[in-house]
Amino acid sequence: MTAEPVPSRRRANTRARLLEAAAEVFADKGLGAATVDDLAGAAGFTRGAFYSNFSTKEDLFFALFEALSARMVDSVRETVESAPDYDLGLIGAVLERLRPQARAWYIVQTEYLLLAMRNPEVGRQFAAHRNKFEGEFADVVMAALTRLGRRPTLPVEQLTEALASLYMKNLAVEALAGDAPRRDGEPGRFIADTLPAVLLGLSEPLA
Amino acid sequence: MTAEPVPSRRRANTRARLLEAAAEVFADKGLGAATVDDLAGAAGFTRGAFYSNFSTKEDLFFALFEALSARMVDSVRETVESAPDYDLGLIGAVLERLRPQARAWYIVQTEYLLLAMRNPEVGRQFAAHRNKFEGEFADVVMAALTRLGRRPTLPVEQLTEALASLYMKNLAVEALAGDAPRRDGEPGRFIADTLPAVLLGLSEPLA
DNA sequence: GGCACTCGATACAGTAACGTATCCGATACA
DNA sequence: TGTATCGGATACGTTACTGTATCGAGTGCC
Repeated sequence: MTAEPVPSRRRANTRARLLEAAAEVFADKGLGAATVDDLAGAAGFTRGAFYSNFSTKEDLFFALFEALSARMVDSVRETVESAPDYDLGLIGAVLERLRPQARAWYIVQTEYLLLAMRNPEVGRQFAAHRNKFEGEFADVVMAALTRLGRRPTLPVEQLTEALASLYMKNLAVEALAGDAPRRDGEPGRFIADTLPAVLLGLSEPLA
Repeated sequence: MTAEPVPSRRRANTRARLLEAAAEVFADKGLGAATVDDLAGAAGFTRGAFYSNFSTKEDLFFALFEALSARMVDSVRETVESAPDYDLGLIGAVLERLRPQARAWYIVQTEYLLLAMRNPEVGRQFAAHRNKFEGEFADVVMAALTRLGRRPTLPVEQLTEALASLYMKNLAVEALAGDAPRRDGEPGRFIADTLPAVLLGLSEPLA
């Protein structure tokens, strides 16, 4: 391992601002269309600052993905841990908590997936990431189900995958309906109905 | 309506070759990274031919999406109509039939979705497309379910959405596992197990 | 089989983004 | 407070892609 060059406070701050701005830029323009100038400019810098911190825009993109993933997992964990009790309402609480970050996360995650489908190297990274992510998530699902007095009728990993893919789909549907009028905070019909239905339909009472 | 300028045989052929080549190019490079030169070159033409037939690469992209969608729907319909009888095995037959076109279709569809999330105008087109597509598909699901002697325990549209999103997810998983060794023609564990389970879990016997 | 015209090839200029090399101000440290 | 180093800004040359304008061969038609 090469010794890390000790990042200064100033440098860390610049990186953070670049990362934060990148979420918006990538969400709006996409990895392909976003230019280094867009990314630096959105953070209030010039390209000089960018190249001083990242070697390519893909470099920044991957760093952003890491940061967003970490924030998503933390949000879920926090919500679940601070829940007063476990019932189907927990699903709504989690969705509500994820909502503000959902659009950017969905887009970045999806573009990463496309990249992974095109490049075996990226594909391996992506798969590793997702296994870890879904493993943690499967534990949460299993715990919640147990507290509900139920058990899955198929391997919990598959149930989790099903829930996750439904949630992903819902993110897309919600983002698409962005212009359609809807009451603030309402989690959306599809997910509110379907997620619990699937959760119950693919599980059975314990006893 | 302006009168269509009567496309010559030569012209139609050029368009078709451009469309066919575009599927591969867009799947490999993506809409953003693909250049007009890539697209024309892959079809054996120069940019002159491209600009004579399409005004922008987005133009070609949308045309490709239409073509691929039509082929997907046709494939499903043909498979279902020529099925000896309706049982859970039909799912496998449909998947098998879609398989060769699946990767390109998934990528193009996903990039279209991203475009739709970023541009309200495109978003409306996309939504219209999907409503039509999923409407047709819901009919097929309902018919199949009826012949199986079952009925959905939630609105058939939601069940269809669930199945579709699982299938989409599976497409991604399969494409990612492209390098992993697997027997030819095997439809993949996830989808083979999960799809029927969901179909049964979200429906009940008729009587 | 000759003629007109369509359509794809070629050539050109303009533009935008890239990556680097250099400069200068800010910051840390003594 | 002085000085050395770090980090972001600026300027530059290069490359690659775009879109149009023009040319010439292949095609359909009589």
